Amino acid sequence: MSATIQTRMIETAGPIFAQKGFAATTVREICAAAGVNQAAINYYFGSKEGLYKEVFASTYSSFAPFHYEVLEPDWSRPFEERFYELIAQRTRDIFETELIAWKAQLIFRELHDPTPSCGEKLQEYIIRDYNVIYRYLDEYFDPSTPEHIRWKCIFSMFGSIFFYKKCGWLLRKIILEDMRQESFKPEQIASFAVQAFFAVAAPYRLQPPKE
Amino acid sequence: MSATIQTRMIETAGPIFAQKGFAATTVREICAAAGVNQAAINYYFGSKEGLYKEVFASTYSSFAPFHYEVLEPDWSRPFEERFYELIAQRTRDIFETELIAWKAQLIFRELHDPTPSCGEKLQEYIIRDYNVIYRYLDEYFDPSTPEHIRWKCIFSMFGSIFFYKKCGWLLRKIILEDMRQESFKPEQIASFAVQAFFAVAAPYRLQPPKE
DNA sequence: AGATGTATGATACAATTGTTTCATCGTTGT
DNA sequence: ACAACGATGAAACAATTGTATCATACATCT
Repeated sequence: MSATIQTRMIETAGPIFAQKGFAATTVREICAAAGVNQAAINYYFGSKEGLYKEVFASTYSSFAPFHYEVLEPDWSRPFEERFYELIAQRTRDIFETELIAWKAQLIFRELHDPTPSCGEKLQEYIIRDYNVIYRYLDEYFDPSTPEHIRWKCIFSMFGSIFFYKKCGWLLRKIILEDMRQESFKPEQIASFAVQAFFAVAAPYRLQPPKE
Repeated sequence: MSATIQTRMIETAGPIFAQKGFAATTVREICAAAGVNQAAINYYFGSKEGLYKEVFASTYSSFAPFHYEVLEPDWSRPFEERFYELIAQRTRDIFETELIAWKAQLIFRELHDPTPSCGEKLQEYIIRDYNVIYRYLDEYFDPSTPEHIRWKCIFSMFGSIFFYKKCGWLLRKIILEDMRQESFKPEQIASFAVQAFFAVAAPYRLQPPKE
């Protein structure tokens, strides 16, 4: 078993909250799964909501949100290449193995249906992250590019990627297993989305490459 | 008030279910809003789930899902133009005034988090609709176009449109009111999405226009 | 070793849920 | 006019929920 009861409870509750949502998850379920007494949830976290807050905070911070701050531009490689790698990594995170896939699921849940307790915190993070990528794209866009164009390019790209995550079951119904395995890997989804991004963003490019 | 109690209950429950989801909505709330007795819900619909099923069925059928079947190709106008109108209309439906916006919300809820009672029905509808638009695009795509490319083009377009719907609050936080009013009208969102669609689909076009 | 304070377990509690009951009202058919 | 049946209302029911209680086990420190 894990170290402390707290961490064990958080780790156990995470995937459950992610799968069923806050309201549909019962404290008994979590405690049973974690192998602890019901009282523990109130003893350690005050309430169900307190536990959820901790779960969410822990999830978000460990999910490696957009850390574009640390991404020092590497001028030796074309922007397109670097940008793709960035998005591909992000897409991989979202679709990655069961180990962390539930984290994306939990965050998406808050993104689509904000909870009063975590809504503001998520807003803060998400908005910050989007602004980071917005600034990151200053390297690409011509300064005269209207703001709404930049945002539309960004939303278009992420929207299409998120669609695969949230509507995974739909994909599974429409696209046969073989094709999914072969053509819908995270890298390919990211590649297509980035391709679409550059297709619409091209007219606003800062300057043509000097090759 | 409306005609029968049944219809009144369905009409009242619709927006509530859409806003809060099935689990978070209580029968008392619905009955109070509809001005009927609690017993009515079980008397007329058997159970809360029974009511929800009716609500969903009524919502979906009245939401005018993709009726591409009736769309006879109008060869006198370019495909791009007709396709844009199609998507623009669909986008308008999704974002339209409060009158029917909740319908999209309810359907999106099922799309992202299928309910056992309506999941299969929704699947059936959605898959049918997606296949209709897939076939509709036969007019555009070269026959050699790989299937997964076609699907990616479709998903990319709808994904980005859906993003605006599901993450409306995010948009409201990031984009200032003025810009939203001016540059994020449904038609503009649709236009951008369609533009992105054609940008990535162009290499697979059946044949260049003969102008 | 013994006392003190924290951690844990079993259970109880109050509130809320969906559902049911049953009496009463109103309409309809004869 | 009256019987019969469906519709409605108020209250109760059983189940489930999150939370609180309280006794006890355990560890730590003098």
